[in-house]
Amino acid sequence: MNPVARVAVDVPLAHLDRPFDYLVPERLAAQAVPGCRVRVRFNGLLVNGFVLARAAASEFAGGLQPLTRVVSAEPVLSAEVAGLARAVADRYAGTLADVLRLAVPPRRAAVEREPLVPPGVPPSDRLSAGTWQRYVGGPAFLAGVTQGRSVRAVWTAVPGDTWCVEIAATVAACLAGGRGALVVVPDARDVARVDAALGAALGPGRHVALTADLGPAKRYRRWLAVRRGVVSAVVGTRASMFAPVGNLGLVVVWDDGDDLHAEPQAPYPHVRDVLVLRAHRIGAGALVGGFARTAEGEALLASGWAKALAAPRDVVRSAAPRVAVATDDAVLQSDPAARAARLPSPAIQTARQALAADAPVLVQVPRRGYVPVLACADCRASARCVTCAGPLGLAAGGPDAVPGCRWCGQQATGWRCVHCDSDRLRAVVVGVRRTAEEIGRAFPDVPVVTSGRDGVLAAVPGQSALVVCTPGAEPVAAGGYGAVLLLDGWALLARPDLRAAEEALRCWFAAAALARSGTAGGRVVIMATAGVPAVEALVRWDPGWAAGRELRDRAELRFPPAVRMASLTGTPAGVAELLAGAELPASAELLGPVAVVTSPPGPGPPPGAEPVAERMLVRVSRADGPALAAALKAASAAHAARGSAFSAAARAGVRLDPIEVG
DNA sequence: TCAATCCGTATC
DNA sequence: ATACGGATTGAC
Repeated sequence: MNPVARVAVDVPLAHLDRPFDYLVPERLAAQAVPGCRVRVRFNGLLVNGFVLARAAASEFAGGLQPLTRVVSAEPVLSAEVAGLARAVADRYAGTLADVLRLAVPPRRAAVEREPLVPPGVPPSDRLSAGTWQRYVGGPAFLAGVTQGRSVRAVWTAVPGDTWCVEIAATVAACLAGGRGALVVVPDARDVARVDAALGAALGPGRHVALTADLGPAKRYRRWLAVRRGVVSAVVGTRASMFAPVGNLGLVVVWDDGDDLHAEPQAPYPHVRDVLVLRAHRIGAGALVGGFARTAEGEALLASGWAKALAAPRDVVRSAAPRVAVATDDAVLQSDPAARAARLPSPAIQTARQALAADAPVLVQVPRRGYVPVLACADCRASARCVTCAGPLGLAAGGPDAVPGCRWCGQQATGWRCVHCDSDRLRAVVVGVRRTAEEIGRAFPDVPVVTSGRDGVLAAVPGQSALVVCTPGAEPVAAGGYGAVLLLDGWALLARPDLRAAEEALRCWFAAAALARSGTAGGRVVIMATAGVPAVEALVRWDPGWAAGRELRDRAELRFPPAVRMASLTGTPAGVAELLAGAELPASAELLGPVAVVTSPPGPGPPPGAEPVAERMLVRVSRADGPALAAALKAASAAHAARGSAFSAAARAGVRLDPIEVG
């Protein structure tokens, strides 16, 4: 038996991010298997660790400490996940220990002791290409997955599509080929949907669903079932990107533009990037899907790594709803209902028609706080434009800007409240509740339901109703929505974020895809400026065109994914120290520093707000990405090694390809 | 002469 | 991080 155990110790220090060798005492020889959890003495302290490997001898010149304890002989860390975790740590300039904390859930001893549940019934294999037939190259992709080839695709789902069914069919194809599959979706509601589709496609007991809200025991039970090979298919939210599926043959990420796919814990890995890396490392198939297409997805196509999986234009056209843009609002004044609902009259008319046909209407409202509208400071009535009754807002430009109409653009100088004659304005946030009330008043006899942050609906019946919701919380409607109204589109587009247009379009496509086809009467009305590329892409239902544009724009601006970027955030001293210690690649370009606010946007800045932190951006060509990460990792290591020498005033953190920049 | 303290260094 | 050792400083 090999007497040496190579151990990854759980210490938070970048310069200790490497394996350490320990002697395996005779009594632990059988238990200290690769992948198991151990306790070891590390510089005198007891710390947790994982056995990465057993070896005949150590390279280490000094004497080895013995393993203190084998926590459990369960080999929780597979070789594949260990290798992936190392690669992810390297990619994000982070430590293996940080990634392992995300990848391996805390142990539940009682769960490990439970008897092994026998695997589910082997496939009855009702394999069919099903709706994949509609995609160019769809059946071929499916065949490739079954045959165990490393087929990779960026998939643009046909509007109205039950995407879960395609995902389930692909997973079934993978399992039929004798390999495992992993599906990662943004939220628990999507997990439930895919879970149901997998149940239908695979039969009982062949897959598990992993979500954060399961509770530790349940979660660990299912996770262990995956690790032990009891099941070979997993659907879950972002933490399951590291799920230890054995003989992995397929990874799937749905709606990769959703921010929920970005892990908020160090080293801040992104589901799409991790799954792409994972598939690449082991030659597994990969499917990156959504109704929209991200610039990152487009980059996977542009590099040739993945192939596009989309339906022919005529299929898309006949499946898509008819999209109209509501901007000009001359008609508004003549329509009291429109006025009451704060909606342009084309939107009201479209909703009326759908409701008259006993179809549900979806109303998408940007999240609370996204829409800076103004109200009377005294009586709180919302402030309206005197000519068109559109909502007044402040243009980006601070509180001193003159309020203007969001619809007709007219400046509201000398505004007075029509109710109480006050001349004082205040900013208010309009959320789903308030919007639902206002719209309800415009349609007195129609039931109104809401779906948002508190209380998300999964589905609504196919009857006349108004469904008001925030992006991402749209219920599916039986038979599809007769109309979808996309409110305040300008607000989504105007956000000072580089990804605003892509994100807005993603939200619109996701909602509009729930409408009936145009031939079946499905209509979409978006309140935004016609001719803006994102709006144009929705009208023409062309996600690929938008993504191509987006990627070209990013290339021009030199932003990810066209380049690789790192943000260094911390105290000015910390950032300077980190930069000074980093041997950056020649292509590196420095941007900044800029002051950053660390507190989240809330009810105003705290009294005496001080300049807390600053941020520098470093960008390099994509080819220099690994070198950039390595340089920053080395600098962090040196920084950490000095540690106490430099004061705590010199702190700084590194993030690669951060989601929010701009 | 001894001890309290401060750096600097190593962590299998 | 945290623990240890060797040098440094201060007080008896």
